[in-house]
Amino acid sequence: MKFQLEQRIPYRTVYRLSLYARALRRLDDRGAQTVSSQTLALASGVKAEQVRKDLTQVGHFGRPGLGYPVRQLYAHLQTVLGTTRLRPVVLMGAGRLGRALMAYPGFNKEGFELVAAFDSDPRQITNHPTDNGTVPVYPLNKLERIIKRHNARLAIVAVPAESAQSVVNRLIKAGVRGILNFSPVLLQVPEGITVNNVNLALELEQLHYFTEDSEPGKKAASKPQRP
Amino acid sequence: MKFQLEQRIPYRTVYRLSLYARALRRLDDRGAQTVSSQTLALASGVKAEQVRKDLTQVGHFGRPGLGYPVRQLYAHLQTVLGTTRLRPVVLMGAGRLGRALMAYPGFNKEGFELVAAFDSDPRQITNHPTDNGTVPVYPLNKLERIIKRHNARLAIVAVPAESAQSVVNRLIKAGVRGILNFSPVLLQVPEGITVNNVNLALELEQLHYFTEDSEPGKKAASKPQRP
DNA sequence: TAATGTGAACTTCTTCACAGCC
DNA sequence: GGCTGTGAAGAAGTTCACATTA
Repeated sequence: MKFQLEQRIPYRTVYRLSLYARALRRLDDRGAQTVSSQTLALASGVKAEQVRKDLTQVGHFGRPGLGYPVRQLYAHLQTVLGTTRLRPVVLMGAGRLGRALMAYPGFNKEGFELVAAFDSDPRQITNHPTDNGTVPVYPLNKLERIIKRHNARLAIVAVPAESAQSVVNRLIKAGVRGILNFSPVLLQVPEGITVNNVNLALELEQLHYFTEDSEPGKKAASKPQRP
Repeated sequence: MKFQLEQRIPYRTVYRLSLYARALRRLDDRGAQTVSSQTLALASGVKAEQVRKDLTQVGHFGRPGLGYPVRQLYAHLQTVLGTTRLRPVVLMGAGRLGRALMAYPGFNKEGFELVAAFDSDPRQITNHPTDNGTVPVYPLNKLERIIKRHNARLAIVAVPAESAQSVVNRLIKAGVRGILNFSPVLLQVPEGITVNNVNLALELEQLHYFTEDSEPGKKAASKPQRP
């Protein structure tokens, strides 16, 4: 028998596991008992072999000839991904992007809760009602206290480029370990802090390149990076 | 002498070239004449070797002992990336996310112009003033006409999950080739159409996984996917 | 001396192909 | 027959190390 207890899961696999979890939830809603790697692959935009490889990383749930047990696998993925309870997130910046993010229903659906937003502009300091309750907006001086109170480890940074680095420094001091960054700047962070950048302009630029059809055969579209 | 005319540039290299272009623009603003791969690497969050490898993909501009000519390289990257003129983009969905995107100054700065937005809800049909002018919002039935008028090849999809696929079908019929998709659904598109997905909840989920510090040594943070 | 360009080594990720189980 | 798990092969991407040139 082979143990692969607590193996570190590869970076891109984690992302795909979330995709599978989403698909499994839909399947469970529809009452499916089992699912094949083939079906899961189709629903997630990857190959069946990839699904099987990924799923063996988290345990051996599949049964040849049958497939994977939908509910059981879903529950297990939730454990692995740490999605079992609501995870608190703070939002930096309550400008237009920030407010759009507060209204985004996807966070709650995937198990995240925007517990607080912060803005340096006093005009933005008001509670902000959303579909899922209300996100209170605070002035920056409350930052440390509230991060501690909620024990938030994740933050979304949606502030102007100029203030991004200083905001991030404060977040890290206050205990934040992961940052989803929308500012078009390269953040300097110490070892052990994870940053995911979302740069919309660069996404478009890349799209544009692979979309140009000037010279035939020159730039065939590649696979999208994130399925 | 070695020609590598019109070689297809790898997927992730394109993304980094945009990063370099951004850094070069700043350097040029500050009056720098030349720049080393080392400096460019530091400004972009990658290794110097990577910068050199990437830059040889687009031509041999570097001079040993000196570095790369800032302005010339910038101009060349613009040509390669097709950033020389303003590229029209249409936006599907004028809800909260859509409106936040209209207000995002980064698009214009990187050479994109949101020429029109569309929404099925009549209440959203009004012109939308932004920092860079006004984005007109139209009802869906104007879609084809306006895409043709502007010859738009790129679209941003910020509509609810239910309508995403049908909107995309229409876009493709109207001539759109590249789609930046914010809806949490797997879009089915024919060969030759490029889709980049931005799924904020999955980004957070991945962050969360690599941020958890329960079992020591278990999940060391990997490098961020997109520098 | 400073810095590029690049083959080779290495790592990471994906696909193939098939043995084995239901 | 249908489907999983996996070793091996392959592809893509990154880093090393050094010859070479300004």
